[in-house]
Amino acid sequence: MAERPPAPDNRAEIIEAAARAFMVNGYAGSSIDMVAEELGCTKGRIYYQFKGKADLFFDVQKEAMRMNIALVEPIATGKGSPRKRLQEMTERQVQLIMEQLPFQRVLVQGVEMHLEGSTTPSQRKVLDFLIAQRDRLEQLFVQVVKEGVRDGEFRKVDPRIFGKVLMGSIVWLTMWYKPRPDDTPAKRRKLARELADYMLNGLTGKA
Amino acid sequence: MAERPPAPDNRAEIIEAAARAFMVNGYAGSSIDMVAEELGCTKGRIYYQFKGKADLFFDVQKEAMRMNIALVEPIATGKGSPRKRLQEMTERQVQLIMEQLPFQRVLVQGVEMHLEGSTTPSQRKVLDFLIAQRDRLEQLFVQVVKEGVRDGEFRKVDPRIFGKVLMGSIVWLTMWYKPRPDDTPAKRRKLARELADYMLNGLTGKA
DNA sequence: GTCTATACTAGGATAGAC
DNA sequence: GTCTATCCTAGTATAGAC
Repeated sequence: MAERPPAPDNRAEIIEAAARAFMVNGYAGSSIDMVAEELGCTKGRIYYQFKGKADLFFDVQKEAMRMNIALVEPIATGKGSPRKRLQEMTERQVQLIMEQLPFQRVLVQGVEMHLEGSTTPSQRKVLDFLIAQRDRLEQLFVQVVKEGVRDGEFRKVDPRIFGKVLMGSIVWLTMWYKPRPDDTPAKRRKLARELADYMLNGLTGKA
Repeated sequence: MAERPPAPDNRAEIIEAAARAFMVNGYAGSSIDMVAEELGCTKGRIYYQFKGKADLFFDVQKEAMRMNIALVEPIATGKGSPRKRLQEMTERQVQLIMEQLPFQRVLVQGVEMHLEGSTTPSQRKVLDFLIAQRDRLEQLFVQVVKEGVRDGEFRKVDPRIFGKVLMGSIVWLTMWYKPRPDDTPAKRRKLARELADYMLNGLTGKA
């Protein structure tokens, strides 16, 4: 008894399909029908679980953001020199993007999406939440940069501005990284290390 | 005689309005009516000059890309050490983005837009052209990095990968830079210098 | 050339069957 | 809970007046 399949996370399955669909065609370019097809069902199922397309889109972003913060925050507030921590945060974030491309790509779409006009008050709340989380994630990086500058481990940069430069390099990865068939975890790890090095040390610094 | 107002560049005016509209609402989120309203006319005028929305979108991108290459190419292929040239290219490109935000923002939208499916053969040609130009611009940066590494002026980075990191920082500027009322050319120049410094020298290098 | 109709369609959303 | 059938709006595009 009580054999109910462990709550197959019906919603989660839909969210994943949506992430894939939005990644390929963008928000406006994807129809609910496309998401349904990606899933092998009809929109009835989706509309039973979600109020509409925007809600689905937001849920993809919320999940992506949850992953990011869960990954980065412990490192940012953990032990080690600012330099060590920042390196680790960047490297892991980069790796996560490679591993969860659909979610991460949709998250970026959300940044430049302008749903402000066409949102209900309740959606507006979710949007505000996402913006706050976005800022929070960025601040985790900025904070560690600030510490490193204070300790003299980094040169005197403006942490807020440097944070923008760093986020840009990271986010842009979602646009150019294409998973390869011969793409092993080890290769990804190596690339992540290289990227983090370039992002933090530029052309003239030392790894 | 021959007082015909100097070809008021009817199309150019429309393209500028379209750039502003697309910047605010994105491609799919903007209607031709919105562009017309931005211009203070009706869509009749737009459809007389352009075949449709996609063509308009492409023309905004073509113009943006033209500006970029016209700015960066002479510096890339000009005189000076790789380091000096790369600094100059980056700084000027960043400044251009601040000065031409609508065009530059739309250009980025185009990168992640997936119009492949819904394009006529003739539009497909334009899209291919844009992709080629995008690659060409990036290669201008990559080439100079390569020279600098070869000359030992830079440390041994993979120029192709470093190019991605650099482009990301530059492109991301379109997402966070907000022109201020008290924004003078001098202030923009200063910010551009700072950004270029961070992008090329990171946290541990030397300006 | 630009405007004012209007045709046409894609796609978001809902109702009701199962 | 998922499917099928349908409604309905938004927005592209065109035709014809001016």
